[in-house]
Amino acid sequence: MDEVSESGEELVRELLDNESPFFVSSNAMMVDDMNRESIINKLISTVYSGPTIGDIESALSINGPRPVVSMPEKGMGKMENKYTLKIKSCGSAGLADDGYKWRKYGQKTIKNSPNPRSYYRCTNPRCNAKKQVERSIDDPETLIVTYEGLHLHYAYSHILSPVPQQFPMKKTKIQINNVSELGQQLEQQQLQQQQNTAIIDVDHVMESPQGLLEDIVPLLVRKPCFSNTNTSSSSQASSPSYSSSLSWSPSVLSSII
DNA sequence: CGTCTTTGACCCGCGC
DNA sequence: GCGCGGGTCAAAGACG
Repeated sequence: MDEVSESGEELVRELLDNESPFFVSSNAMMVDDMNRESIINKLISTVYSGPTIGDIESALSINGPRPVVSMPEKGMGKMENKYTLKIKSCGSAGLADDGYKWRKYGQKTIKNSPNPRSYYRCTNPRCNAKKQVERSIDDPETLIVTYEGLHLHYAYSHILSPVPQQFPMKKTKIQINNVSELGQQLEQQQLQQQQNTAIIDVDHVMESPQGLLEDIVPLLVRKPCFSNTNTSSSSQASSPSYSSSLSWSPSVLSSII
């Protein structure tokens, strides 16, 4: 408990840090103090308690592929949550990345498996999010992704800024670095979905849920296998254009939330 | 030329 | 104590 509240304060500091060079845009603080405080409080409890399995499953079940979510061991050092996703990918097609950068820092061959496991870390030095990606042994179409840590990128851009414009990072080149990694980009997106489900609650509290939800939902529901013959996708897909293909009914949304 | 991936080395925990 | 497996580091290479 203490641990949590402590890291909670840490998170608050991160969130309130006007000088954050990476993620806080100038208008990020437009909510008044009261609101901000309650939002952040909500954020903290939501994020730290994590989405429930039900949340995740219901969110993902809307999707075509049927990811299986298994719950996590909690509390490994700084890691607050750890989730494992199994994602049925559709061939090699997939989305480009979501605009958040991950740096690959290792790859290992796994015993009894022809498939290596890749290790990624969030590029923001203040963010301790990590993920592992590996292809299932028996079903090569299934990706097993383990995501751990709190992804501050996401918290920043979706909680504090009412405008979903950003991916403000340092450079503009936040696109996929490697198209051959589509599968991974794909599941990475799925991972984010979990964060989404955790965070959506908070978005709900915001008065301008529109942009936020529009930003989030496409990630949530879009099928990873939506046609992607031209994989040049990088930049266009990195930020799912909000104007396109949002056939989301509020009922769908509420079922997610 | 800067950035990101690759890849073998290294480290550390765990079971025998 | 030792070997094995998994996780991380870091030098070197690839790529824009």
